[in-house]
Amino acid sequence: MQDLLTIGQLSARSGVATSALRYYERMGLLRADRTGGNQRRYARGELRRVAFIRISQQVGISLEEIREALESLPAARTPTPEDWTQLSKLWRNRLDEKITLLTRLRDDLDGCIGCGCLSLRRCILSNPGDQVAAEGPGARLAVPR
Amino acid sequence: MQDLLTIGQLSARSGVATSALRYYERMGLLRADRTGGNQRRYARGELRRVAFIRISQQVGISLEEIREALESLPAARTPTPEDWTQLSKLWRNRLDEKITLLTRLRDDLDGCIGCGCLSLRRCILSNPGDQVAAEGPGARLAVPR
DNA sequence: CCTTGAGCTCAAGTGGGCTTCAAGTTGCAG
DNA sequence: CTGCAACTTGAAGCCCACTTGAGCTCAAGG
Repeated sequence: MQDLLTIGQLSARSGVATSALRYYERMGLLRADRTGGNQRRYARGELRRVAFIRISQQVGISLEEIREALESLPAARTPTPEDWTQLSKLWRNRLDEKITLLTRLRDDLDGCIGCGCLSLRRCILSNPGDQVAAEGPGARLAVPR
Repeated sequence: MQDLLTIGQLSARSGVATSALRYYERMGLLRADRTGGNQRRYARGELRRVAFIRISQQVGISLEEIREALESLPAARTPTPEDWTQLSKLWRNRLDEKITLLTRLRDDLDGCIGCGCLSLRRCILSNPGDQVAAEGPGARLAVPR
């Protein structure tokens, strides 16, 4: 049982195309050792990184943001507990935000069955009050961006 | 209080650029009436659609998928309760999937503080058993795509 | 009436995230 | 030691989701 994977093996195990894996490496998300003949050899731990990357992507996080998060992870040397606390805190906030957004969207859709309209106003839209009265009455999007 | 919004007003309220709103219309995600002079006038309800679109996008759902979901919504006529049940069911599954993914990722990150490595294997990776033994031992990504 | 800002269309450009292609090299099985 | 699949790089191409620009029209105030 070798503990280094070829790019083909990593691809097979992760379900991610070799071209994408090379791309991730160029973008600084993945690391690989090289053989004498210049072929990539991945440590097993890289599989976890790939998992992290794909899952994060699936919930709408950009490669750049993922890269930033992964930057504070071990790259041969062991990270300090402080590094970890830092990363986890940061990432947790982003994830919590998304989870909240999704849960509200889902619950709102559920609450909408039978009402005949997409009643998102209750939780997704909010009228922050009189400071927007100049633009006239009505709800405004309470979603960033 | 007029009940039709110009594209500029819809943009201001939703935080979405007018160019994006026109794009959404071309893609079939949004509808607008026209004035005699060919300018767009949006019903207030379109704000809800925009909210739905942006939130869905933020959690990694493509415009095409969003369009499909919105297709079963009222476009002047009232949808049947069956339409709603259908849409909500479909969408709920997608959202549940994403929520589960996010929650596991978040909790796993939390569980990782102090251990010195990104221990995602416990929940994100799984070894589905012997049917993959031919490719050698080890975990495989249990994430679609 | 005239100006000015908001809106219109169509076409081209942009950036992210890859995939594909061409042309050459490596590494393992026989 | 040979043959062939798997690997290498670099450049170009592709799809999505917009944005930008040119050149025009519309609508409301002075």
